[in-house]
Amino acid sequence: MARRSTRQPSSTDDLDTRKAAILEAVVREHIDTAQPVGSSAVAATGHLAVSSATVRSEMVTLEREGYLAQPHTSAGRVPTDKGYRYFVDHLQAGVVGEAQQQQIKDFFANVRGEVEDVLAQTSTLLSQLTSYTSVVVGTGHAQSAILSTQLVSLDARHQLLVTVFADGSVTKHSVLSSFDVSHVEVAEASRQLNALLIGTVLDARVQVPSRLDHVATLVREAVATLHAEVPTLDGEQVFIGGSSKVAEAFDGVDTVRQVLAILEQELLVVSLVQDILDQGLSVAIGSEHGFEPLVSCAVIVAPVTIDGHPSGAVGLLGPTRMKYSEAMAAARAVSAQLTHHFDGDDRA
Amino acid sequence: MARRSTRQPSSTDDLDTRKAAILEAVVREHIDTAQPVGSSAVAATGHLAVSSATVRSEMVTLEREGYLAQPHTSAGRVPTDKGYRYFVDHLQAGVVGEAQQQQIKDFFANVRGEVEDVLAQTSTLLSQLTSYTSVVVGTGHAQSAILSTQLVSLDARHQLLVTVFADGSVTKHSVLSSFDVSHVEVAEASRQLNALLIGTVLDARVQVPSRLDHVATLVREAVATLHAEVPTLDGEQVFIGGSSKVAEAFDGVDTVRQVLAILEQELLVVSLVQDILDQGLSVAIGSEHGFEPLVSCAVIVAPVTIDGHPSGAVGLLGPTRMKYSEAMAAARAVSAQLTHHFDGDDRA
DNA sequence: TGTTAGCACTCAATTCTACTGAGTGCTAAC
DNA sequence: GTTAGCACTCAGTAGAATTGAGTGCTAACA
Repeated sequence: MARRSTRQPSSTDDLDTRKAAILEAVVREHIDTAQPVGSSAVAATGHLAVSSATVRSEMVTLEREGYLAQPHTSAGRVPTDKGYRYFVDHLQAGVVGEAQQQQIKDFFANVRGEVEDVLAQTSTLLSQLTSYTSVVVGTGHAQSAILSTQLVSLDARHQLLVTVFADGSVTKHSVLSSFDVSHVEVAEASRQLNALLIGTVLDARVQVPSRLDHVATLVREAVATLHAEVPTLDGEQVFIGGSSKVAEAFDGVDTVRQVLAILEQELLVVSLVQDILDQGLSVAIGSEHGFEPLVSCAVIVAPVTIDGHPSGAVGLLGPTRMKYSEAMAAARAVSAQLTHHFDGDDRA
Repeated sequence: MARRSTRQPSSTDDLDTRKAAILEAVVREHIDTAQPVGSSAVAATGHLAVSSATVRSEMVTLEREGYLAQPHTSAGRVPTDKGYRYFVDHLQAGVVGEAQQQQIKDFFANVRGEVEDVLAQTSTLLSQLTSYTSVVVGTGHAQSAILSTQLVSLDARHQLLVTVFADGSVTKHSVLSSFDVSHVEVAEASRQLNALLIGTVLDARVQVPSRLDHVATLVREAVATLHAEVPTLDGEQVFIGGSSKVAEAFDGVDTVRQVLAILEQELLVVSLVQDILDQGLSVAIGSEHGFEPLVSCAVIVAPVTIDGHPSGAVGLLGPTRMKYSEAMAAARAVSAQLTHHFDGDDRA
């Protein structure tokens, strides 16, 4: 049960049962209706046998303590980020519905294709399951050993370095040489590259030949090109599904535009997801992720592991008033299945 | 100057100079303001020395002939798809502004990385230049000869078939064998695959070995896996840039959602662009592309060729009241530069 | 014959008003 | 501590009046 340690350090983060029940009712109702929730509506839920007046006075407290807010004097209450946080940490508990469970099962039973395809389709699945925009992140191959490299000649000046990693990923890098290279030379360079690189990881130091002949130069250039990838987000893959859901989930064209603009910058999305995971959170609500343009969003993440070590994540992005229970359950179910899928019998 | 031959076959598609001038004024103004344009606004442009009354009577004709429409009785006129079409075919003429020309130049001077990266970045560029959503399509490698294949062993049962094509594209395919395979066998299979496939195109028939030993089986499976790709859109690549612009360009959350949903289905986008190109058009306005959900959109396309043969396209998607001149000019400029880029000195 | 000024007419959009009602905070009684 | 009662607030709505942009028509004009 992750919790923010920063922000509101003074609050004890504990509510008596009744306050909690009222908060829960407000959150539930507001998620449902998108409207401010009044004291009488809470009293009418029947979960607590008190009058609206009592609810009202409790609400004043809840508001003072920062769990609720009032859009204007004569309106009901709306949960704050802190209110949602309490709800998520203490109150909600979701399971995936029968039908959805089945849908997930069917999906993973039938899905085929390369890892990338599976991830992309998973993203679509998750978005369909929840009606929120989904993000699937696959970590790069920086820590994966190189299984094989091959230098292929496109023409006299252009070679293509194709590298296969132990995790099954493949990269290609163009190598432009400043002199004409024969097929024989390319083949020899390819052989040397294999000898040099097989078994190493991307950021390992390797001993490149210092000679000045064509082959050695080619080898040096190839290694340099390959290693140039390391500093950038190496081979991180992002798959975003259901970006059209953004238009449904948020009102206000401006918010929609802003969120979409963020989603376009995939690096941002990756680091956002990574940040949240690093904090040990599974949900970041509103301002919690400290990412200004997304204050009106909540982000749910669930890690995916392969053979025990972290190798990606699935995420969901929705409005702060999203259906946490369902969405979190779906994210967890999918991430578990995904983990299972890649751990399991076939890697294809 | 492409023109639709279907639809409105009765119309002569010719307007006298004054009508044309009025239509032009209406289109220009409406693109600018997004509001219906009145007769006095047209008269006030100064481009024609007549009173608003005269403009009015001409507008009645233009409306009767289908170039203009009136949202309601006491409003100005708005161009119809046909009106825009006339405008595009006869009236607009755009050049790319200094600054933009420079931006394009700078971009292509500095861009580096693999083809995919270039295309993705180009898509972003085009979207930034025009403030519309851009689509960059790269055709597949179906017609490209295979330069090299390599079978790499991930573990005893899993192999990865990596194929390099003459156009510089690389594919990977998982091959799952039903028996354990040794490294030696994989190496031998890899050698045979090379012998078999190098120089062929994807949909070519190749003579696979019919023997039943491990190596032969492996070879058969690998070839089958590779060839299974042909029927689908083989290696078509789509890069969509600036989907957030959708939220700006269209009003009405519903339209935004619909357009975004279309953009998510990349196959649809590819076939849309392809359709328009096949019709010899460079712009499809509203209902012209016959694609119901996009009736409020206009799509601009410009082909990209490599070494003379068509190998992709750049496109822009905006509202029917988009800035055709600028957008078309930008699309043309970028497609030309892209063509040049890939024809030119370096392929990287 | 084509053009234009003038005018009555239409109708969306705006403004204003009054009103409604959901919801509050406070208080006094239980 | 709880609750009924009440005065108060204020967004939202509905209706009426007004505005004004724009039209179509007609009659006069070059």
